[in-house]
Amino acid sequence: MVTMREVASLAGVSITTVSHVINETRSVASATRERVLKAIEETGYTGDAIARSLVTGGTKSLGLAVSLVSHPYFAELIAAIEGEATRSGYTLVLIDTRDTAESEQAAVRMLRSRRVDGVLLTPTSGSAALPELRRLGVPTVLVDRLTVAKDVDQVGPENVQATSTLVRHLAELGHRRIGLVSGQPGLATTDERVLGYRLGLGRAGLAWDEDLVRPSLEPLLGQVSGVVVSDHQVLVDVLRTARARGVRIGSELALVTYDEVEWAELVDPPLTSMAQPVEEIGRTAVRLLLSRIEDPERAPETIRLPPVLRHRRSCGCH
Amino acid sequence: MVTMREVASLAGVSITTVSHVINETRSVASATRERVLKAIEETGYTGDAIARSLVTGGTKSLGLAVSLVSHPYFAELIAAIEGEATRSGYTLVLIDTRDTAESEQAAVRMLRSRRVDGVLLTPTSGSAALPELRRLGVPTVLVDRLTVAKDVDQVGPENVQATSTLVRHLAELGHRRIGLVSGQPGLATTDERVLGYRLGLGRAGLAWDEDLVRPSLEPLLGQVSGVVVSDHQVLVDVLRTARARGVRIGSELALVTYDEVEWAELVDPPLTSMAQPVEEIGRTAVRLLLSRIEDPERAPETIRLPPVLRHRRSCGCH
DNA sequence: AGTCCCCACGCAATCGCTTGCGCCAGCCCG
DNA sequence: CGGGCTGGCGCAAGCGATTGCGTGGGGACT
Repeated sequence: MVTMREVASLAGVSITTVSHVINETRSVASATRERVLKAIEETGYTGDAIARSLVTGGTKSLGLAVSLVSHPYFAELIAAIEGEATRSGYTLVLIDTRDTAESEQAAVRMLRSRRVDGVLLTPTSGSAALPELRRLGVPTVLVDRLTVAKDVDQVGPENVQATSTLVRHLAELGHRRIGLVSGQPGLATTDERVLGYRLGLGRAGLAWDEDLVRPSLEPLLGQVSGVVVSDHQVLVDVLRTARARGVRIGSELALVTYDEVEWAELVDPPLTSMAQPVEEIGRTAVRLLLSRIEDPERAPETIRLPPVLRHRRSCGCH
Repeated sequence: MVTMREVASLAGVSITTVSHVINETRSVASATRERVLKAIEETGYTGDAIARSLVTGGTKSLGLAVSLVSHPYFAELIAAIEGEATRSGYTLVLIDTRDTAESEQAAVRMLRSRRVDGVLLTPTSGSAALPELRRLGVPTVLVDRLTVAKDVDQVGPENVQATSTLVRHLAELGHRRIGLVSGQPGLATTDERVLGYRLGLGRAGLAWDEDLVRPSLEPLLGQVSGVVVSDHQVLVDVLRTARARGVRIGSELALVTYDEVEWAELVDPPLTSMAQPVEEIGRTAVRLLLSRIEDPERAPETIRLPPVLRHRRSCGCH
């Protein structure tokens, strides 16, 4: 490792000057500056983030604590987050929460000991890590899965109106019995979508029937003429079930779903879906976190980004 | 931040002793140890990885420099890598190479200044980062995309035999004109698959025709009765084209493809595919890297893990 | 010619930890 | 009863940067 000291002696100045040249933190005679820059060039000096962090307190790194377990669109989300972070000069420290409270706890402790400047968190249900982060005053923003709390920064998809829109679309096509295949219980996202489902039913003048909200398609078959699918994971399951039971999507069973998958147009019929603004969620989350790091006193914000409907044919339209 | 000094004074010992208790690096009277542990407990001390790294030189972190651009199975790969790294007490620093030489260069410099103990790299074509890493003596292992170099650790899928197997499967079904829709040019993976394709043709007693290797399905239509698809990305494109052209996969055009996608059974017909051992590749890569970190002099290894054939119906079988 | 300023730069403390040395006290042994 | 050993701990020197304070030298102004 080439240190600052070596650069300094090569340039014939003190490390103080080298430091100031690098950080542009005080004026240096241009002749001197040139010498220093040349020395840096020659030695291939890259600086030592570790040493710098020790004295500055900051690390220019963000912790990304998410649940990696095959969350399909997380790849895209992570890419968006990485892009925005890098653009702002921050590095990402990635850690899997495994969707369990203990792992999450361990993950957060890890990040803390690594002194990340802020944390992007996809909270597990019943997360103990969040309070801890708040107590320690670590800048945090919640991504994707939101909580009802108003005192924390968070960004995720708008769920209520969007789900309502899906339901109403089916209702407008004449469906009277509309089911909801819901996602993982206990998540705020799931609850919100159920809420949106009720709202949509109400707006369409349809009655709510709790038997029509199920975690899988099976019990809904024969009971409904249309279904709203709450997320990618259940979607795969639903399509599999439909195929196994010989139910024809589109004609026999109208289907609208959350999550835009890349194969939406490759199945028959193509899927009408609510595409979440994944990329934007990622970017926004990072921006929100950086602004929080900059001003820890800023009032917390909750940002909900609206999904967009990709209208295809599984809903029965042509 | 609660420092070691605070823990020490609370326990009534020197920081030296606290350090030794934490790292178990010399014996401490059990009564004393208890007091220290209690103090740690009470203060919620987590240690400061930054400070520790500054003196030890190591960071217990690995750099993961990959191309994030919607590489579908990278989510899975990253998850596997993260899991293995965490299990071994290492943290991941994630950075996108964006598949360009400059980004890759910047990424590697970044990782270096962050003093990661090792780097997992998916090299861009024409990567300048690799030589630099070698020159600096940074432990590195190449993942997924391999090079012909023998002097570097690398782990990825076996391509030649696997592709040959795909070709021969089609040949055994009676196809005489078999095309290859190849992936991104310039990648070793692509070359190897082309090679495997030739090998397969040869073994099946078929002639090689360079016109039958194309980056898209379009020019192959009408020319072949069966195709091998080289990766996930082109697969989507191929299926789209087939659909647009009204070509029936399975009956009119036999298709076998690389990459097992989660929707393989949801399209019609279900896809016969070569499933890459993604998880195993990830785990193996981390292990290899850790062993290299431990023993920098060990002879470099190239590990190729065999994909497994998932036989479904797009190949025309039933 | 003397005073004052300001520009360029260096000294040295500091961040929180690890670790080579060394000190002290108690015990065993001759 | 003295010397040597050993177990239990503390001192203090770094690790490689940042940064408040100080110093010297060269105009500009009175």
